[in-house]
Amino acid sequence: MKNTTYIDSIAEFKDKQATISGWLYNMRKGGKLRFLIVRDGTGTIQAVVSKTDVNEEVFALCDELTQESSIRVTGKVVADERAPSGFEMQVSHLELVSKADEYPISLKEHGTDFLMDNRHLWLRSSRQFAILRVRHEIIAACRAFFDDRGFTLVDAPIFTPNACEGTTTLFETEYFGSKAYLTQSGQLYQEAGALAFGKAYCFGPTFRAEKSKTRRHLTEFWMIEPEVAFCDLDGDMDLAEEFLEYVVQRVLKNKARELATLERDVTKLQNVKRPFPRISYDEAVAILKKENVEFQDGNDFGGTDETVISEKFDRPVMVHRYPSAIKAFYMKNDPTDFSKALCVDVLAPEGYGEIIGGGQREDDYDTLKNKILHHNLPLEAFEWYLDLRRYGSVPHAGFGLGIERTVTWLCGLSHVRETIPFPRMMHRLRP
RNA sequence: UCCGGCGUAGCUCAAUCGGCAGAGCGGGUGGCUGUUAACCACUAGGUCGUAGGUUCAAGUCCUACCGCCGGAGCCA
Repeated sequence: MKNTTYIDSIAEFKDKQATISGWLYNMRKGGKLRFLIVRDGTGTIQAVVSKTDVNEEVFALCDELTQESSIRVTGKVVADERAPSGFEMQVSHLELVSKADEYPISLKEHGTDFLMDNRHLWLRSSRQFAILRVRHEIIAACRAFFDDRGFTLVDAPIFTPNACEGTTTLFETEYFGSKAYLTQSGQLYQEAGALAFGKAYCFGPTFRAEKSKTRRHLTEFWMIEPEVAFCDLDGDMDLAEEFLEYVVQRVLKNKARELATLERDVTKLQNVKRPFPRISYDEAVAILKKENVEFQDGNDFGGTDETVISEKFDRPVMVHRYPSAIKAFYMKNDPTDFSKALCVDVLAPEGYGEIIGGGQREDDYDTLKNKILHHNLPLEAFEWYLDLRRYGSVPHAGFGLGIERTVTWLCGLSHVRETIPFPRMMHRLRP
């Protein structure tokens, strides 16, 4: 609309008139003063209405306003040290656009379940606002990183005819009379992308029907998955650490205000610079043994195992060469130790766990075909995938980064559910 | 699926050994010229998750069920 100023650029209007279009976040009353806290989607500002400065209708209108009513306020922008943003508005005119019904979310404490029932409104609160702005920055940084390095976006399908890895539980849906599944990874399709475009990535939602009820799980989450032709495990790890350093440092630079709102200790994030420590699975197991953690050699790491390992380092740690028995069929075996896979997991610091999983893919036709058969997967469903080894196979590698876990880590949150606008969990389909 | 925890006002919670169902916030009314989750006074607001049972008496004890939470497993 015409003549609207956004709060994040209010400094340009110091000692001048401006009009802000937004919503009433909160109001405090004095006898002849009204303090309107107005938010407009770019920030919040205090608008002061003094009975001596405005006509009676405007002052009376203040007392009509309810929390989250939409309004337009006009007045002089003045610097004030008491204001969090450094500026406040001395109101000369106030217009009510739409009066809000009694708003369910007060500024006091609420329970998570109640807030999630009102997620469509909760998004307006300052914490959620800050988290989703960090999410936006992370996604923008991910795309910019790959775009700037010659990667081509080759998005993978969401409907798939079969389970990618044949392990996790998938959501099943009806597809014109036959079964289809919602994808759990764009990984296999991305390999086709890499062999066509050299460097490719996809970014989209993925789905897991596991009945997980933990702070780290969603049934629908977003993943960015690069894949590179003529790349081995070492090159994959080089890419992953350069990528993470870029994303974290960019968020620190561009979203400092949001991180401050979240009271994030950014000193922990400033350490996220190359090189990251690289340890083998066997070395990671040795750490657990030294810390007297009960652990069965050959198993995958649990949540607490990952925390113990990551706490040994001040930045993300890359754990490579897990036993191939506990990894997906498409992982290439280590030629120097056939029991290990050429894979890597990146564990975030501070106990935030696995945020990246990836590795070098099996590029030999016969070996891959045997692995598919050994995993009891339907060969005919993977004929196209085997074609990638039949027609000009090359060493290639890639990884997947979970967006929500990354947001959780960078924001310092205790649960992934606040890192996506409308989370989908086992007991959460609405709103 | 297994293990553990929780269901009381619109919201967040309290209620001692089984003995009159309460507070703060939010709503309403009024007051206050610098408030920062403002404050002060007054006020309305209840199927104590559901169904049984024990008891003179149940929010409280017992049984079943429902709902939710997060830990394991699985993973990003």
